[in-house]
Amino acid sequence: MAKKASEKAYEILRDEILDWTLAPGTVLGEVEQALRLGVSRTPLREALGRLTADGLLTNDLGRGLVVTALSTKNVEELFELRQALEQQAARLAAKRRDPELFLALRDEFVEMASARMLDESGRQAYYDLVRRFDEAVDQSIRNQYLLGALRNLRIHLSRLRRLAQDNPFRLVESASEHLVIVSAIADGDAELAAHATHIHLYKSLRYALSLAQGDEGPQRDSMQIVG
Amino acid sequence: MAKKASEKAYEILRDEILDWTLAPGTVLGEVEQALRLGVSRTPLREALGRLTADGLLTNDLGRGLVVTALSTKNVEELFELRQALEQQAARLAAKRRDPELFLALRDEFVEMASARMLDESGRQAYYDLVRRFDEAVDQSIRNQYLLGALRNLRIHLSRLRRLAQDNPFRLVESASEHLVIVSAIADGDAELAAHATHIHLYKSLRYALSLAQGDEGPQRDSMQIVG
DNA sequence: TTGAAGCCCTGTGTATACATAGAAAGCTAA
DNA sequence: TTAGCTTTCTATGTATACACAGGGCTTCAA
Repeated sequence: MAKKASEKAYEILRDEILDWTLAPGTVLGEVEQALRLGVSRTPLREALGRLTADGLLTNDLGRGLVVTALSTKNVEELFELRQALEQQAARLAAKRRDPELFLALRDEFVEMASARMLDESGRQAYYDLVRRFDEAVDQSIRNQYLLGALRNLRIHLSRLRRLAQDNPFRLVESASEHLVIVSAIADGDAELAAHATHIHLYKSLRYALSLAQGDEGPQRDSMQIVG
Repeated sequence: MAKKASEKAYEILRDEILDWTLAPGTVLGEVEQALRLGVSRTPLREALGRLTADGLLTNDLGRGLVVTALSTKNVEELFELRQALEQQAARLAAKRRDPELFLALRDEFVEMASARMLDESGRQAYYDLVRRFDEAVDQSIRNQYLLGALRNLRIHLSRLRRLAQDNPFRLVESASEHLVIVSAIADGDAELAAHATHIHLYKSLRYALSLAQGDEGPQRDSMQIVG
């Protein structure tokens, strides 16, 4: 048994919201969810409180706690915050980085940017590399407040993964964009790192929105994109 | 009686942390605080959870929940986040503002920048003006995520007010810095607004740190500045 | 048939009792 | 005297019972 029931409830509910098992608009009653997750109302309420603070739930007065929506407008707002946070993170990382660490990552991105990435394992390797790059940036910035804001941002961003659709061409493009960022950080060029981040986010957003626009398939409604 | 005991407990504890009644390092036990505030442990725990999410408390494993510290290093980190968020806010406000609103505010800052501001009522009027300016920016940015991040940031910033010391010369200087920002927003010049914000924050931080450094008075220890 | 009023019912908010783990203190033995 | 073990105590974590409010449904009257 895991140590804390509230932690367990939080993780289950968070994951279910992030992978769209609990779709936007779903109302979460306390007794109902406590029963379903096999915990009592007290730790469940703590979990719901944390999810509300995260912005994954909202207290729709009269209806109770509902899973927040993710319209295209929300995605654009999210990217406006992301731009502010990640550009600053890139700047600080460039100033405070361990050069060795980012030179090693650069070499890996060089390979990725030239690789075909058409098969599943190639994609997995790329996602893993991006994850390690993010961790390297997190460690390098040495700023607890910025780090906290980034973590909260990423919770929301991970809800967009459902849109990603693993387009190999976009991934190669993304790899070459990351290559500029990681090189700039390795070189300690803060402004270059910030601007490269700006470009990467601009292209990522354009791509995500083009998917949302073009998506006229059966999942369209369940995605709640196209606001 | 106020509707919710948890809300009451949250507000009391938050205010006490922000005005340093509860100094950094103070350990908050559940039964102890519940007794003191006249609520039961259940709503108190909810309040403590929110304060922890805000970053005002930290779960120092073994010691319980303690009020977080605010060293000079923390202040510098806070301003690195502030720079990212407020520059972006200034940019977005410049793009989406209602020109009338910011032109009116500009006129008020013009007066403030030339006023002497030596008496208490003058200072109060200035703080009120800055507050209304912040509200105008909040309304103009039209971004719930950035707004949420700004609100969380301001919770921490308000802990620094104890340092402010109401220096009239600094306030006049601050007014003229704000004047550039508000003019840029009124003109719809996003980059100018961002850069003017950058400068304002740079000078504010320098000033705050100079106070912390130079403060050799009796309050020095209780401030926990000079990390 | 429709509107209004009252009652019930469901859900949240709060208090409290119980479980349990970790720390501190005391006791015993070397 | 000190090290190690046990015991106790205090704190948090959890469950549950009770209070109360808001909404919906039913019922009665016009």
